[in-house]
Amino acid sequence: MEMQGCLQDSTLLNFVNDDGNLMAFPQKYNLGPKQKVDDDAPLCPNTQKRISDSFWSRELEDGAEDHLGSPRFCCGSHSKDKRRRIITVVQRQAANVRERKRMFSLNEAFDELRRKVPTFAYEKRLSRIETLRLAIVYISFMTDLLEHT
DNA sequence: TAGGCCATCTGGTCCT
DNA sequence: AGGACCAGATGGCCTA
Repeated sequence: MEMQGCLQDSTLLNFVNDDGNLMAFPQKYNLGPKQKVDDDAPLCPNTQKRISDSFWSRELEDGAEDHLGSPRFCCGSHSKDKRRRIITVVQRQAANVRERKRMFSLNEAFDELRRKVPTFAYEKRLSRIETLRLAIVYISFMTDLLEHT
Protein backbone atom coordinates (compact mmCIF):
# COMPACT_ATOMS: atom_id res chain seq x y z
CA MET A 1 0.00 0.00 0.00
CA GLU A 2 1.18 3.45 -0.82
CA MET A 3 0.59 4.86 2.62
CA GLN A 4 2.43 2.02 4.23
CA GLY A 5 5.39 2.51 1.96
CA CYS A 6 5.39 6.22 2.58
CA LEU A 7 5.49 5.72 6.30
CA GLN A 8 8.27 3.25 6.10
CA ASP A 9 10.29 5.40 3.78
CA SER A 10 10.08 8.70 5.59
CA THR A 11 8.50 8.72 8.99
CA LEU A 12 9.67 5.40 10.32
CA LEU A 13 13.26 6.23 9.54
CA ASN A 14 12.94 9.23 11.81
CA PHE A 15 11.28 7.59 14.79
CA VAL A 16 14.53 7.81 16.67
CA ASN A 17 16.67 10.91 16.78
CA ASP A 18 20.44 11.14 16.92
CA ASP A 19 20.51 10.46 20.65
CA GLY A 20 18.54 7.29 20.21
CA ASN A 21 15.52 8.84 21.88
CA LEU A 22 12.07 9.05 20.44
CA MET A 23 11.14 12.37 18.97
CA ALA A 24 8.59 14.26 21.02
CA PHE A 25 5.15 14.49 19.53
CA PRO A 26 4.24 18.11 18.91
CA GLN A 27 1.65 19.61 21.20
CA LYS A 28 -0.04 21.40 18.34
CA TYR A 29 -1.85 18.23 17.42
CA ASN A 30 -4.22 18.44 20.32
CA LEU A 31 -7.95 18.20 19.79
CA GLY A 32 -9.25 20.73 17.36
CA PRO A 33 -12.54 22.54 17.74
CA LYS A 34 -14.37 20.11 15.52
CA GLN A 35 -13.30 17.19 17.62
CA LYS A 36 -15.00 18.46 20.72
CA VAL A 37 -18.68 18.17 21.40
CA ASP A 38 -20.33 21.03 19.63
CA ASP A 39 -21.61 23.04 22.56
CA ASP A 40 -22.65 25.79 20.20
CA ALA A 41 -25.34 23.68 18.66
CA PRO A 42 -28.81 25.01 19.38
CA LEU A 43 -30.61 23.56 22.36
CA CYS A 44 -34.21 22.57 22.46
CA PRO A 45 -35.83 25.05 24.85
CA ASN A 46 -37.85 22.35 26.52
CA THR A 47 -35.36 19.52 26.84
CA GLN A 48 -32.07 21.44 26.67
CA LYS A 49 -30.97 18.90 24.11
CA ARG A 50 -29.11 19.81 20.96
CA ILE A 51 -31.24 19.96 17.91
CA SER A 52 -30.29 19.61 14.31
CA ASP A 53 -31.99 19.11 11.01
CA SER A 54 -32.92 15.53 11.62
CA PHE A 55 -36.18 13.66 11.60
CA TRP A 56 -36.51 13.70 15.35
CA SER A 57 -35.33 17.26 15.69
CA ARG A 58 -37.75 18.48 13.10
CA GLU A 59 -40.51 16.95 15.12
CA LEU A 60 -39.28 18.82 18.17
CA GLU A 61 -39.05 22.06 16.28
CA ASP A 62 -42.52 21.59 14.94
CA GLY A 63 -43.78 21.38 18.47
CA ALA A 64 -44.53 17.67 18.52
CA GLU A 65 -43.65 17.25 22.16
CA ASP A 66 -46.56 14.89 22.56
CA HIS A 67 -44.30 12.23 21.05
CA LEU A 68 -41.66 12.69 23.69
CA GLY A 69 -42.87 10.01 26.01
CA SER A 70 -44.94 7.88 23.75
CA PRO A 71 -43.43 4.84 22.08
CA ARG A 72 -43.55 4.77 18.31
CA PHE A 73 -42.04 3.08 15.32
CA CYS A 74 -38.85 4.64 14.19
CA CYS A 75 -39.69 5.33 10.60
CA GLY A 76 -41.75 4.59 7.56
CA SER A 77 -43.72 1.45 7.15
CA HIS A 78 -43.99 -1.06 9.92
CA SER A 79 -46.22 -3.48 8.11
CA LYS A 80 -43.43 -6.01 7.74
CA ASP A 81 -43.36 -9.01 9.99
CA LYS A 82 -40.10 -7.90 11.49
CA ARG A 83 -41.11 -5.22 13.93
CA ARG A 84 -38.79 -2.34 14.49
CA ARG A 85 -37.73 -1.53 17.98
CA ILE A 86 -40.05 0.93 19.62
CA ILE A 87 -38.29 4.10 20.65
CA THR A 88 -39.39 7.48 21.95
CA VAL A 89 -37.97 10.86 21.04
CA VAL A 90 -36.43 11.08 24.50
CA GLN A 91 -34.81 7.68 24.08
CA ARG A 92 -33.50 8.61 20.63
CA GLN A 93 -31.99 11.81 22.00
CA ALA A 94 -30.48 9.95 24.94
CA ALA A 95 -28.95 7.46 22.52
CA ASN A 96 -27.53 10.35 20.50
CA VAL A 97 -25.95 11.80 23.62
CA ARG A 98 -24.46 8.43 24.53
CA GLU A 99 -23.12 8.05 21.01
CA ARG A 100 -21.51 11.49 21.14
CA LYS A 101 -19.87 10.60 24.44
CA ARG A 102 -18.69 7.29 23.04
CA MET A 103 -17.19 8.94 19.98
CA PHE A 104 -15.61 11.60 22.19
CA SER A 105 -13.87 8.96 24.30
CA LEU A 106 -12.81 7.20 21.12
CA ASN A 107 -11.23 10.43 19.89
CA GLU A 108 -9.53 10.91 23.24
CA ALA A 109 -7.96 7.49 22.77
CA PHE A 110 -6.88 8.42 19.26
CA ASP A 111 -5.36 11.62 20.59
CA GLU A 112 -3.48 9.70 23.24
CA LEU A 113 -2.21 7.34 20.57
CA ARG A 114 -1.13 10.32 18.44
CA ARG A 115 0.99 11.56 21.32
CA LYS A 116 2.64 8.16 21.63
CA VAL A 117 3.53 7.86 17.97
CA PRO A 118 6.51 10.01 17.05
CA THR A 119 6.52 12.06 13.90
CA PHE A 120 7.92 15.29 12.53
CA ALA A 121 7.00 18.39 14.47
CA TYR A 122 6.00 20.27 11.33
CA GLU A 123 3.83 17.52 9.97
CA LYS A 124 0.16 18.22 9.96
CA ARG A 125 -2.01 16.48 12.50
CA LEU A 126 -2.37 12.78 11.79
CA SER A 127 -5.77 11.56 10.74
CA ARG A 128 -7.27 8.60 12.57
CA ILE A 129 -6.39 6.13 9.84
CA GLU A 130 -2.89 7.55 9.57
CA THR A 131 -2.50 7.25 13.33
CA LEU A 132 -3.50 3.60 13.29
CA ARG A 133 -1.25 2.73 10.39
CA LEU A 134 1.69 4.62 11.81
CA ALA A 135 1.18 2.92 15.17
CA ILE A 136 1.28 -0.47 13.46
CA VAL A 137 4.54 0.39 11.73
CA TYR A 138 5.96 1.88 14.90
CA ILE A 139 5.17 -1.20 16.97
CA SER A 140 6.73 -3.43 14.33
CA PHE A 141 9.79 -1.23 14.27
CA MET A 142 10.20 -1.32 18.06
CA THR A 143 9.62 -5.07 18.11
CA ASP A 144 12.39 -5.61 15.58
CA LEU A 145 14.60 -3.31 17.56
CA LEU A 146 14.11 -5.37 20.70
CA GLU A 147 14.66 -8.67 18.95
CA HIS A 148 17.94 -7.59 17.40
CA THR A 149 19.55 -6.01 20.43
C1' DT B 1 -14.07 22.56 -7.07
C1' DA B 2 -13.12 17.78 -5.79
C1' DG B 3 -11.58 14.90 -2.33
C1' DG B 4 -10.32 13.84 2.42
C1' DC B 5 -11.49 14.00 7.11
C1' DC B 6 -14.52 14.45 10.75
C1' DA B 7 -18.88 15.09 13.74
C1' DT B 8 -23.33 13.75 14.17
C1' DC B 9 -27.56 11.23 13.52
C1' DT B 10 -29.66 6.96 12.85
C1' DG B 11 -31.16 2.11 12.80
C1' DG B 12 -29.60 -2.60 13.36
C1' DT B 13 -27.43 -6.10 16.21
C1' DC B 14 -25.44 -7.97 20.27
C1' DC B 15 -25.06 -8.31 25.13
C1' DT B 16 -26.36 -7.81 30.03
C1' DA C 1 -35.71 -3.44 28.02
C1' DG C 2 -31.99 -0.72 27.52
C1' DG C 3 -27.11 0.28 26.75
C1' DA C 4 -22.93 -0.52 23.86
C1' DC C 5 -21.19 -1.02 19.58
C1' DC C 6 -21.16 -0.66 14.70
C1' DA C 7 -21.74 0.96 9.99
C1' DG C 8 -24.11 3.89 6.61
C1' DA C 9 -25.69 8.49 5.44
C1' DT C 10 -25.15 13.30 5.51
C1' DG C 11 -23.26 17.78 5.82
C1' DG C 12 -19.50 21.02 7.11
C1' DC C 13 -14.71 22.37 6.95
C1' DC C 14 -10.24 22.46 4.94
C1' DT C 15 -6.69 21.92 1.46
C1' DA C 16 -4.53 21.11 -3.02
